[in-house]
Amino acid sequence: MRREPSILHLDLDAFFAAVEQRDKPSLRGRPVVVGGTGGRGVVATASYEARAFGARSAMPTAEARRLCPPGTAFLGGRFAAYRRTSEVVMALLRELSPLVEPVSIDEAYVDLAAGDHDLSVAGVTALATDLKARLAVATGGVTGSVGIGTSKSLAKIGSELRKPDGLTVVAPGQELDVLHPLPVRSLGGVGPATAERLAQVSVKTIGDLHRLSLVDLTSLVGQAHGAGLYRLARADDDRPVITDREAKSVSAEETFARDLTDPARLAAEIDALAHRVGTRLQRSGTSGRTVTLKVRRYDFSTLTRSQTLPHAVDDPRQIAEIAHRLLAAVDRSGGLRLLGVGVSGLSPYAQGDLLAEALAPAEDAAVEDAAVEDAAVDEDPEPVPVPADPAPGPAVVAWYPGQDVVHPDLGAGWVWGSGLNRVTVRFEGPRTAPGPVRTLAADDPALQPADPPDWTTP
DNA sequence: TCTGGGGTCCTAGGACCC
DNA sequence: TCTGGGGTCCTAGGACCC
Repeated sequence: MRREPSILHLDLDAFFAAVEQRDKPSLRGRPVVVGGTGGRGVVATASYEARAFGARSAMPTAEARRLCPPGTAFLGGRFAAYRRTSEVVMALLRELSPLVEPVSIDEAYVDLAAGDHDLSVAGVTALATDLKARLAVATGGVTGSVGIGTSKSLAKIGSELRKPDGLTVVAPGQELDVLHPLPVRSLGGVGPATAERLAQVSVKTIGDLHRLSLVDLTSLVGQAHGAGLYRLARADDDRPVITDREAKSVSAEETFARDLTDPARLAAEIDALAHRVGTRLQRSGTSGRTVTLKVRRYDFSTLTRSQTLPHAVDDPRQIAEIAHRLLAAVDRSGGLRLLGVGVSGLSPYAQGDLLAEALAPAEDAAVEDAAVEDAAVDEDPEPVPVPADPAPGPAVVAWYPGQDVVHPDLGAGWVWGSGLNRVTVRFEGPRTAPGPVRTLAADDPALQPADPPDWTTP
């Protein structure tokens, strides 16, 4: 908590619907619902006119159709238009301070202390009033709600208090008076599950929360979460405004109009998702070591399967290969409702960066130890030649993770990772069961590429 | 015609290492 | 000859946010 109300939070009102009403005058004053319009769509934004009939974000669009009267507009969304408008707004905020943290396309924090401003309550009130007026002009009528306080949590709560087109300044010293009557759900990080746990010990408001001891709170909701809520209930929040944070993962997923069982369709969907993820990674100049497959079954049960590779990948083919393998080990009977593919463990350098590979030989070393042990057990008379340092000269072999290979003695397998002059192969027994891992010389003539398995058959 | 898509953070168990 | 104990990595799931 700071001494002055220097943190501003801006939340654009019913943003997607507001842009639609701005661009199409016939929609003004009418209920507008933006979101998925297919059978399995959900509402992204409902205009205030639609909210009057009960339409809400995250509600199935089918339900919103039942609630809203004839004449309600159901729109699929025009994200390029939303993005352009959002950029106009973010640019306005950057005129106030260099410290702007976009939380999402329609929300941001600003640290006013990094600008040249009068940080009295009267000063920031005038600043916010002026900002709202300029916002409406610059966006052609989109409005926003502003909260200002001594911390991020107070500013965020302030912007929620009077919507739409609201302005709330929480004066220093008034934080607990504002917080304590509010329901615990007002705090960031308290969702349905946490609220239910707290309700079971009769904690409904932030004031109730304030009366819980740290020990009781952490035993109730966990160490990190409990400690965080303990501080938030006391308005003890000094989190900084962060202008740009590095992405930690990149993913794509798709819910199908109808559950899929056809292996060829599933395989094609994996390829398409991997392509979206890979191209986004490549555009941002990153790659990641962990590939995750997400599966939602016909009954909405959801599971993830992941695999961490010795090297980072960004190639759609390689990501797809890993994902195919992960999917092959999942029970698909009854049909799949959703598939997702993600890459995490991101590193800032791109795949194939030889310098980075040379600097990071640690994972390979661990694998080599395992391979040497295996070789001893098998009485392999020929120890695998593994130089301590990468040999000089160009890398000539193009093994890639997920690639299928075959070896006359070791059987069928697939590339788990490859270094400058080594290739690590996981040899399989049954199709997806993890078999032994062997490290071979990358130019071992016995090791040959193989036709990939046919993922289109069950 | 129930329940999107893109993220972040935390927890917990097992493997492995020193 | 009762069962160590941290630390890190990996995997899976869950809660939460917009």
